[in-house]
Amino acid sequence: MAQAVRHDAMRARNLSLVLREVRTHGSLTRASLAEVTGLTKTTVSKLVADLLDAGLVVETGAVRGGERGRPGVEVRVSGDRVAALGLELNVDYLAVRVVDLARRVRLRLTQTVDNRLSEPLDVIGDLRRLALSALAQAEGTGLRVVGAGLAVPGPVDAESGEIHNAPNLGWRNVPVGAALDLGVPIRVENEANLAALGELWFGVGRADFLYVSGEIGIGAGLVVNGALFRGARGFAGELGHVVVTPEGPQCRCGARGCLEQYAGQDAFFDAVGDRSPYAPGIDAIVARLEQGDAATLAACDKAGWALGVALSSAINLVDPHTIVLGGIYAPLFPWIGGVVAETMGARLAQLRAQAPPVEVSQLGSEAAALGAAGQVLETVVADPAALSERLTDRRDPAPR
Amino acid sequence: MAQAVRHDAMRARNLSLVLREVRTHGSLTRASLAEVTGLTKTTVSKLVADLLDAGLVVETGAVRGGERGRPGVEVRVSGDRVAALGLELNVDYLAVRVVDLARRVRLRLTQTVDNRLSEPLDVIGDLRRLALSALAQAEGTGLRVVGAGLAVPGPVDAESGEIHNAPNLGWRNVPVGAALDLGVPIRVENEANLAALGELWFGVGRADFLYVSGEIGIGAGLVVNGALFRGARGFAGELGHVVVTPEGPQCRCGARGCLEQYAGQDAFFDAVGDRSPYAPGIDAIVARLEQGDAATLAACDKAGWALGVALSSAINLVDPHTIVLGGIYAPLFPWIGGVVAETMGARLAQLRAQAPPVEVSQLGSEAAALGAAGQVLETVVADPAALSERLTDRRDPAPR
DNA sequence: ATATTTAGTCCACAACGTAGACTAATTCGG
DNA sequence: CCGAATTAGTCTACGTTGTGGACTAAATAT
Repeated sequence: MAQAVRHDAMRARNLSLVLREVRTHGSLTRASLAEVTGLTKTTVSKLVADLLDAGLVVETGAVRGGERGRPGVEVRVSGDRVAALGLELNVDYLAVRVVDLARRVRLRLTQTVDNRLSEPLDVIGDLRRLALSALAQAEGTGLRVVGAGLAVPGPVDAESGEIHNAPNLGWRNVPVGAALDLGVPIRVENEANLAALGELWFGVGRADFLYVSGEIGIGAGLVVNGALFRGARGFAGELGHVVVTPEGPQCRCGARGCLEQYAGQDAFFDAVGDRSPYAPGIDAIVARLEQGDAATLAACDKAGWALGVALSSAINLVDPHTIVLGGIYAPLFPWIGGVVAETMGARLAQLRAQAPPVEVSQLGSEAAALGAAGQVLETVVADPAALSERLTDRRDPAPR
Repeated sequence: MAQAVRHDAMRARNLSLVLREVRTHGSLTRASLAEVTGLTKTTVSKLVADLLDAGLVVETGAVRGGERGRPGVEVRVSGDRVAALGLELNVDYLAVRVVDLARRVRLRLTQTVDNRLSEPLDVIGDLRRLALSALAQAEGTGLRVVGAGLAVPGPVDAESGEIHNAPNLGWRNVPVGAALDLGVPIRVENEANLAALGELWFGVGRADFLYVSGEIGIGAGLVVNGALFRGARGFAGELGHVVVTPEGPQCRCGARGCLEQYAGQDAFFDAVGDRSPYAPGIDAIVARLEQGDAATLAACDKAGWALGVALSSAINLVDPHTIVLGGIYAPLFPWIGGVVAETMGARLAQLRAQAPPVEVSQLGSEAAALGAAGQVLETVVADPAALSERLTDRRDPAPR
């Protein structure tokens, strides 16, 4: 709902605007900030002073060289004060990342473990240990971790931080957010959504794309104009259950002929006659593809065709600018990308000038954890004033 | 792109906030406005004074009765000063509506005509005559028409107001917006999108729903949190080309087995053996259904099943709260709504608590024209200050 | 060395919302 | 029927924030 704008809200917005422009341009002088924001030099100077106080930006010694006139002092986002924790709890691994406000990854902890074999609370305990260790290390280097994001493989109630139903883990109604209890605010979100945001902020993503996360389930994260599209109940992006053939094979969701039955990890591994679907599995598959194994190539064709069909529906409905393939589709991309693009092209080329390009994710399994951390950093950029208060409360009271 | 907030922007936003609250509550006193907006009584009084000056709200004599204390003077949105023009150019009719800021329809002009038989410029000329006549009548009653919206059956380039490709009219690259030349700003938009907005503002629509427009083509308009979802290029909502059966009948879009081949108006009329697809056609179909004609009932089942399949994909992808069926599906609803809901239920019930409810549009063929007018009124509510300037600066046709 | 140019700061000021005193108009209670 | 209580709305002094232009600072061009 729209909110009244008072002086403090005006200031908060302009502060956010300045910080955002600094980030998108890498570094900027106050004078050029005044130009790009439309604010006056005076105002920009005051805002930058506040951001410097809060430690969110720093002056680089560097100046703009070569031209006439007094050189400007550039400021850039500081990576030494504020950071966020990105967590991922997935079927076969746990991942923790610490990312600073300048979007540099400061710490990586990953643990490979089959979480389907353990009780939810034990898995959460493992993740908690990893996260607390990362927190301690980060704060040891002077970083203030302002929040955490957690990616889980399944739909999430964003308000309560509760996992509704994660079929691949076999979890139902697990309050992960509360159980983690890290001492910092935590936001829980679907893995595909966060991987999409990871791709947006740390990978190839432009402002508009559909990220496809091929895991045991197939999820999609839609980014529109730089923001995640969640749908009315937060369940958008269930690409795995888009119809490929309405009377096709039975899916565990109760329907028939869903994409997951053609291009999901299990279906794919079944098709190539391999029943070890985890990390070693995908490498073996790639090896076979590199050797030109006919059955495996055929499985790729089939999965790629189905993915192309489902994506055609998705493109007709939500019109993404680009398709980014992640998860297992990233290593398989050389063998699957072509079929996907061809299938889409055949179905879409006439109605649109051209089908959206199909690209491959650069981040691998790190995408979701990075997106989770990035989402927290985004809240800082969106309202630096809120953080500044928190910072000043903790430390010496800065002049207001 | 985020914009800097100056004093004038702050004021503009608060003005908009007050006007919006007045509209959503019907009528409000200054004191209750202060409560709901969070602004002080002083500020609200000043803002309301400006809105009264601009003629956007009026004081009702009515007061809040019964309770103790001085009674408050209620204000409500004024329908006597500002209005908008809603236009629709469709395959078999032209429609013009004048709607005032209080969302009352002040004038309806409709002309039934097969526009596929005429040159684009002639059709536009017809619409222009209707529109100018409506403009004159509206201004004769003291209304100031601040803009027009135009609904067309096909994807539109929103910037230029150009129809890209309207296959059902046989039009390509027609600059309708410019050609209409009404002397007021005009916004051109896809018919399904505007019908969705019409349903949102004038019909049954809640804040989140997917509107299905069954015409010769099948379009969809997705409303999320009260706003239209357009996709990256503005082509979202092409429900008619969502896959039902990947190797099904050839579609004119170049693909196979699109929804349009099963549930589009032409396909449907073919299935019942009727080749007169226009207004008389649908009434005849309904008559047959009322008589229990088996072939027609079977055609409804088939179309409803296909629609349910395609909507299942749509729901998995975009997670709308509700489905609203419009266009020809509205009169057919008693015979088609059940099949659609059952098909969806069978495919979705397990993954979600329940499939979205399926409702029927109340507006009939008026939806798009009303949405077009409503969209213009929305810009007034979003920035009353801009209009106020225009009103005072009489002579300047200020853009934006 | 001096003129020119650009960066950044300073200061008086304007725009807007706030706080709370004040006035206005009603109901309640005796 | 009249005064107390209560609520609506206005008025005035004030605080916060951005503005505009003068001013100072630091570089390059001639």
